[in-house]
Amino acid sequence: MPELPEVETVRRGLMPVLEGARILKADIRRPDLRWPFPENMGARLTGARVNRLRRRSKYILADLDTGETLLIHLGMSGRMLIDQKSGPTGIDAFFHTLPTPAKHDHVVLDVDSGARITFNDARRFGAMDLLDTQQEGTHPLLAKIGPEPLSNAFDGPYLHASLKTRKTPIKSALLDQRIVAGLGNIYVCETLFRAGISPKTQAGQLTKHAAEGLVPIIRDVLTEAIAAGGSSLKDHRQTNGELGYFQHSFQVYGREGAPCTSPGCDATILRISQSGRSSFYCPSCQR
DNA sequence: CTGCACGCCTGCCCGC
DNA sequence: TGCGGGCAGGCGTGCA
Repeated sequence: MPELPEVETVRRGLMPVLEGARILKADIRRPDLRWPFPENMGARLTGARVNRLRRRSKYILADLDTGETLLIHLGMSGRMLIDQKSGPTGIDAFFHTLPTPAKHDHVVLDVDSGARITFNDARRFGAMDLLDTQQEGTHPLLAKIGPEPLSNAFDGPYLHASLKTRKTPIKSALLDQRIVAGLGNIYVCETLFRAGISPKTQAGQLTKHAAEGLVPIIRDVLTEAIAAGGSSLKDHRQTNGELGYFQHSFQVYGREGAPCTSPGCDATILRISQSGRSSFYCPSCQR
């Protein structure tokens, strides 16, 4: 599923039921996702209260009152679904009304706010881990990640300096999580279209003006996508089961063979493969 | 160090 | 209908 806007949408959906709530029961239905779950994960989660729910790059971080932080990554196909109690039903009775877990429901959390949170991930590229909250910076999945694109640390001089020594195509450089956090294939394609930059341009060949100009474009694309609840392709759902709708705003992603949307441009969107990923672009607007 | 191919896993869509 | 191939929002590993 998920790039930064989808993960942020999921975090916002989880906030009302998870932040401040205590985990009553953690049903760990298999021993691993991409990697083995940490030892005794179920026991370490049971009884813990979630003090705060944060996002770093494409990771959701739940700070627990036990001194540990639960790290969640959705991989390609991960979803978080919420079943929420309504009305006067007792909480135990409510949990008993819920259906048994479905295929690919790997972790099920019952929380005292009156909700069941189910992590479902068909492809199992997702991950969960528990880390010492104080040692977050040293976690191997988080240690080398670059600045958050919506933070002040991500600015023109930083991005220009980060790109200027790179010989890889700008498409690959923006996918590199060490340069900027949270971008994935969709939003890099859309960013480069708005910037009028070919995905094949060597990152280090961009002028200072062009490199710095990417910063507000990246911010705009991500901000608009978050406001739209993310992009729903095959199976992305918000936590309430609703679809995001930013996919209707795609100018290039998934539009191979379709006409360029730029006024007066009669070119056709192309798809090429770069580092094993599809890049979509307009060969006329993006140079 | 950099850049890139590969593998992980399941599901879906397309062409035959 | 069935079957094989290609594709998919990510990312760590290992190689040159």
